Amino acid sequence: MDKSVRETSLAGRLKTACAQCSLRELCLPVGLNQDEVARLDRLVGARRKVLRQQPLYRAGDPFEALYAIRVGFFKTDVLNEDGRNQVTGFQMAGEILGMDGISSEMHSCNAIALEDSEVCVIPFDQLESLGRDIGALQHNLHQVLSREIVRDHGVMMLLGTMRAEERLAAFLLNISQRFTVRGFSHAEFHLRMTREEIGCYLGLKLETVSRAFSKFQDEKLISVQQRRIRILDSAGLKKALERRSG
Amino acid sequence: MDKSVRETSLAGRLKTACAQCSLRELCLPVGLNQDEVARLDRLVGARRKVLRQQPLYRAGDPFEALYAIRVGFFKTDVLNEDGRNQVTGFQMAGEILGMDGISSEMHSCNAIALEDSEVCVIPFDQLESLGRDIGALQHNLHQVLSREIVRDHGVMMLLGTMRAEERLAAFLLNISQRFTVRGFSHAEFHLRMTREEIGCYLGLKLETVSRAFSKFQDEKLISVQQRRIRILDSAGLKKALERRSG
DNA sequence: CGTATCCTTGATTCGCTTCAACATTAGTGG
DNA sequence: CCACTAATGTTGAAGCGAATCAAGGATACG
Repeated sequence: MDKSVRETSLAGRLKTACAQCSLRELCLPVGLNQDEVARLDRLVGARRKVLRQQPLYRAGDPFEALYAIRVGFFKTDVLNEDGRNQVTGFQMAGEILGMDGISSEMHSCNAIALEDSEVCVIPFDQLESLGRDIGALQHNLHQVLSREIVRDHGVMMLLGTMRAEERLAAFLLNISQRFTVRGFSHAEFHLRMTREEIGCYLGLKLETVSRAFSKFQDEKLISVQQRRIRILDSAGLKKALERRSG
Repeated sequence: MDKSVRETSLAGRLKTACAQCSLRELCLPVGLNQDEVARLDRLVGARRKVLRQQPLYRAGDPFEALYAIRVGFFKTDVLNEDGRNQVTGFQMAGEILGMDGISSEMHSCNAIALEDSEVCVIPFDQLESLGRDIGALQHNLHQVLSREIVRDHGVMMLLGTMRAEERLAAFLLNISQRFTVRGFSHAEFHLRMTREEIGCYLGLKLETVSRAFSKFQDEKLISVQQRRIRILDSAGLKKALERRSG
């Protein structure tokens, strides 16, 4: 009992407890009461720092935990036998990494930090165990997993049906929207990834991505200075998303 | 107590109980003991028949249950505002449908039967509840959700990096493999979907799909008679999957 | 037997990739 | 601090693969 008190105060000292975390409402604790958050907190044993360009985990690593991003920016990608590479997503603070590993006890993709980052390590067997006690936590986990499935469907739509410029517009609006939710400017941000990584996500070559950026700039939809992006005409970008031909 | 006996015998009469189901090992009951399977069985209230071309659910429908396919064949697709359509998957017996609905209490895609089908209806709140009692069931659910995420990554790889013929080869090998697991011939099967639906899944136009079929037939990799497919050279098909250029 | 749906094949067009050259920025060591 | 180098980004020209447009053939169904 006083062990729990000690741990809570330790967490408080590090300012890393879920209860104090600004990302609480985006993350697993959403909707839990104070006591439940405290129990989740005790479970989140360690925070882990991951330096830029370093992997949080790699395909083939044994699956042990989910990771909640506290600060930073990641990409996930899959590599197949013949060297093909596909970026499956870019993840920012408050989002959960590692769900690919649950099905086979082994990670099937790589998670690479695109800037110096920090994650909360959530041992999965303990999370399942606590989920059996706390229905709301269990349901949150299910929602996080399902949300990822729905997001993936959106990426399939993008890759399967959209033109290059439509893909980039969708990408920019998505990034912008997610920054907004996190309290950052929706109009100005800097991309953490290279043109090649964007292309690899959007199913395009880096030259095509670069051309699309230039086109949008010519059309005064955005201004681009390397990775510094300013959205000048968000309605125009949304229009660029719409299918041109009938 | 005798209520459970009565229900078990009822289930036995209908030959639809999980315990008797040939798909047990592919489905949610995998790894559960007899008693646990019986409890899951009691939860699976109704079986539901879905006629060819009819929806099991539609985007926007309230989410209430997951569905385990007993017999039949489905496609799932998403439709966006400007009329674009993307088939996100084809599902066969033993696979689970409906996971897209968990995140928002509402389905985000359509599930359409491609032949007369039957599903087990698994009310989701009850499944969560039983999962809190039966750790193995809870874990199975998590694995099913994660497997879907990993599958989606494979589709992204396909859509993002592969050429038309590579996509079709991957598709055929995937279908073949899943039929094999279910005890059907890996070499001969008939497709339940049109060329257009295949194209819509693979991010190609139906003419391109048709041409790729013809090409494979010319190369003696497969024989095609409408939807009747015979794989003549599975190793050759796997080769067609490999990137041609360096 | 007639009609609608689905499929195949050919010719042409278009969008993205490929190849290439160069510009810019970031990082490193003298 | 600057020179040097590697990494990243931009832009142009040519080539190629899939889409589009079009016509005809096969199959299923009432």
